[in-house]
Amino acid sequence: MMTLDQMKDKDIGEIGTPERDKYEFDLRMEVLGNMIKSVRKERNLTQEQLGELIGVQKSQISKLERNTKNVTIETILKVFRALKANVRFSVEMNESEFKVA
Amino acid sequence: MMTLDQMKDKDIGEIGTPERDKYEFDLRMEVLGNMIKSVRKERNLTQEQLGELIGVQKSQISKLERNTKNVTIETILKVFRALKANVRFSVEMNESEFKVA
DNA sequence: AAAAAAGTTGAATTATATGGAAACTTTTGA
DNA sequence: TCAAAAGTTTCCATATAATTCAACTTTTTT
Repeated sequence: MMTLDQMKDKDIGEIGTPERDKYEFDLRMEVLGNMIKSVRKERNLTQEQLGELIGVQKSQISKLERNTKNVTIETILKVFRALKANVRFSVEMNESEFKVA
Repeated sequence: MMTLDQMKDKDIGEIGTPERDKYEFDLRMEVLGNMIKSVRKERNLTQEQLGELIGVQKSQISKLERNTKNVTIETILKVFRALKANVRFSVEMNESEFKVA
């Protein structure tokens, strides 16, 4: 028997290695992209309409959703604000947890 | 009597205006910067030491903490990973809440 | 099955985040 | 009070995120 974590360690690389870090990062970015898409759909907007709200072309929205790239906080907040959704992020170290708005 | 929100609307600008948006953004970035600083101190590290962990100069850490700039997700994750802290962000729209890892 | 709408992709451009080096300022502690 | 350590700032280079435009593909509608 093998746990999922063990499989990831073996197949992708141990935590801390560049390969594994990239994997974890890409994963989160992918989730983030999907998130934009989900909320947009929830709001019944096309990429073009969302683009208009923010002031960018539909192609830009497409790229954010399919996240070909790393993204800045500003962009994330801009998009979700247009979608009337709240982004909250928090940092937790062991016991304590610091909330960031 | 005036609520804090009313004061902000009046003094900084209504929500949605560029001025107010900038204010709200700067605020969150400031909190984020303070967050880095807090966790770093918690770990008893100097900016230089944290820099070494990541592979950047202390000046770079200073910039992140004082948030002279917008930041990419990657940078944020990189820093907090070095600090062995977990960043979690989630998106909430009205009722439902979507978790991003 | 065509036409229209929605979404994707690639190439190119612009804006800006990342980063280093060095000088400078502030804090710490001997 | 002075020296060392820590933190900040400025100037600069480089990398890359943000963005557009136009052509293309996929999905939806009629």
